[in-house]
Amino acid sequence: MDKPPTIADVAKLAGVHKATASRALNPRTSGQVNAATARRVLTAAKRLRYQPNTVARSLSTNRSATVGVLVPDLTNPLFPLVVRGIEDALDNQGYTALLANTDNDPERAGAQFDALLSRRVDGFLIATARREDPLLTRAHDQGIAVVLVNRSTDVPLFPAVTGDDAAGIAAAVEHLRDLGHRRLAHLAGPAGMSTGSVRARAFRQHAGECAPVVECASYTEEAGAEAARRLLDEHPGSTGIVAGNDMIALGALQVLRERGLDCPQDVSVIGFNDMRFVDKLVPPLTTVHVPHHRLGAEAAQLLLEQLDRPDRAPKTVTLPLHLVVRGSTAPPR
Amino acid sequence: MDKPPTIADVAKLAGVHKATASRALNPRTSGQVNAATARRVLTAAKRLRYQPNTVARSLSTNRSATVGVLVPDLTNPLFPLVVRGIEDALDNQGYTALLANTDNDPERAGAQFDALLSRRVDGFLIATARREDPLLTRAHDQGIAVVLVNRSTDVPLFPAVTGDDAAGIAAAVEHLRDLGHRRLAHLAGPAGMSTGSVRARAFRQHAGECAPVVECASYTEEAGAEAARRLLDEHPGSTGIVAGNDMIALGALQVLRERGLDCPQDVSVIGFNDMRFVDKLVPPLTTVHVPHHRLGAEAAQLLLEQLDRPDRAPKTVTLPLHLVVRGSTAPPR
DNA sequence: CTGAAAGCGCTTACAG
DNA sequence: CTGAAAGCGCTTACAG
Repeated sequence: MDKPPTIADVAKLAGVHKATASRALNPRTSGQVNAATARRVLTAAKRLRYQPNTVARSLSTNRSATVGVLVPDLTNPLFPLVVRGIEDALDNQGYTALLANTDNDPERAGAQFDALLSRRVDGFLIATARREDPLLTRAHDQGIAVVLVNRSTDVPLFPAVTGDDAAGIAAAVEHLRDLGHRRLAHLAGPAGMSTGSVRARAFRQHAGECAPVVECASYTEEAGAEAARRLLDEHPGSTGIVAGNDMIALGALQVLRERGLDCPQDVSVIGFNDMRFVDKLVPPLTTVHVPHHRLGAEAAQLLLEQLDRPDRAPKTVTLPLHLVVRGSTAPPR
Repeated sequence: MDKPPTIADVAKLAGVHKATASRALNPRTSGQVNAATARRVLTAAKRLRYQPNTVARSLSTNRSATVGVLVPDLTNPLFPLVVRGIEDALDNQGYTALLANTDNDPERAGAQFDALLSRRVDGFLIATARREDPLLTRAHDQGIAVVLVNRSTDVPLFPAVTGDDAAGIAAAVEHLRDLGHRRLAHLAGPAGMSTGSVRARAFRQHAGECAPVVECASYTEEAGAEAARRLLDEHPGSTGIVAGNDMIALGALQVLRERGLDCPQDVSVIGFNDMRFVDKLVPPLTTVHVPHHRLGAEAAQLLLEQLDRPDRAPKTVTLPLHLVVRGSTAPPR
């Protein structure tokens, strides 16, 4: 219950000045001190079970070894994987993630951002980017280190790690084509996010400008269902649906059931993300697999490099995606 | 890009000493300063967009407004909800969660615990408790504030917020009984965790000492499947299975399919937790709903109270659970 | 009600 | 190679 030992305690026990103890304890500076002295310090530290006070160190170095992570909602099955990837990459380097949920609310995002800033995070990993995002503009103006995850912005302010959305959609369209589908449609994600617009553009490019695209209000099952209803009302002949993501696909599946349409016999459906449990649905969902853990890990890595030597060129990393064919796609009847 | 303003900047602009500025800025001490002066300070702070440096404050107050959260694995669908509950409750009070995954590895748990301690968290929320847990004993000896979430320990060292596991199992058994089942079995979670042992004990109590109980090595689909195979080999007549949790139930469902047994026609299965998407399985899983978000929120609340006035009586909060009847249970044929 | 001072536990130029 | 000192940005008894 008594206070943890400080570096002064270690120094006293080792019979040196605390500056020396500090140098001996820090791997980066331990070369500056006599090997024998260093050893004495290390032993003393071990004896006392000394744990450096990270808070004091941060104040002194102006580095907190902490990064802020902004996600829309941890409860959305994608993000735990991203966050885990981030944490795993950060852990290695002694960094810690400070998580904040924005719930897709720009105001809340701003408040969380400021709170994190007040905790003196060294940088941010942001998974909530919109194509035009005032928060990001502000961060850029203030010279704050940021790496974008999963979504990017129209003008590339920051480095970003995303999946190759266009290639993913291309693979989806090609798969349906190969099965013999000719009447394809896209249930697009919100156009305000890069994932929504990039995927929609890729769909148009590969399926042709005439293929119907209906935009969903959000990446949710409900919005997906609503859009699917509109689609089926206006284009009842559609036999192959490429959904903007898995949640939207779930909504589509639900609407097909509502209308007595069988998937995949009457209509094939492809999702995007390959989130957990979509392989256990009936039918198991054909979808584009996104390596979310790796997305997070690479982004964290990039941010760490960025912090080491700031580099103004916002390089972008695009991770390859692949289609996972399961039961929700089949030849049209 | 220039440094953020400090309290000294605010004080100078307001024409007061920084001690006064500090008092004016802190709601708890602002009563000590003249209202007019206080207003001047607030305006100055606003003009400069002053954000207090939390790190400096922490060093000075010896409080970091930060709590460590230990979960087995964020990627397990239960925990995002728990964590979200924690964060929502913490946010209100200006606290931040520092998350760490232990992957059920005691060594890793210890390392994460120390790392968090080195960041001077004010306390811990721990969802990784084992019934006898050396880490918790150590934390208790060191007088560290801890609240347990979801799982508790055999000897009550700390306050804990858990679901009413026994009542949940009772409801499950009763439901099967009401449907007419007489040959019940339990696929128990690991006995080393309170959830595993409490649920198993409750099952025995309600289903009778002769009802078979097979323990799973872990709360995973694979372990559940393995246990289900053993159960069906030794007790082929079982018609009602109560699983230790939903993942185990998934494993059981898989084994039933393997053996050409229909659920619920041949065998009824009940899960535990009501994790996301189990309502979309075929058949939709009947399961005991656990309010994970609330579990996290209540635990955070309890920890915050604990930090305010340490109270050595480890009070325990038990949240009511209810059975959600879906498609995986039916009368025996 | 306000100021001056000390202190929280580190790190890091600066001397020697 | 090591020590003495200053400083990071706050807070909080202590005087007045």
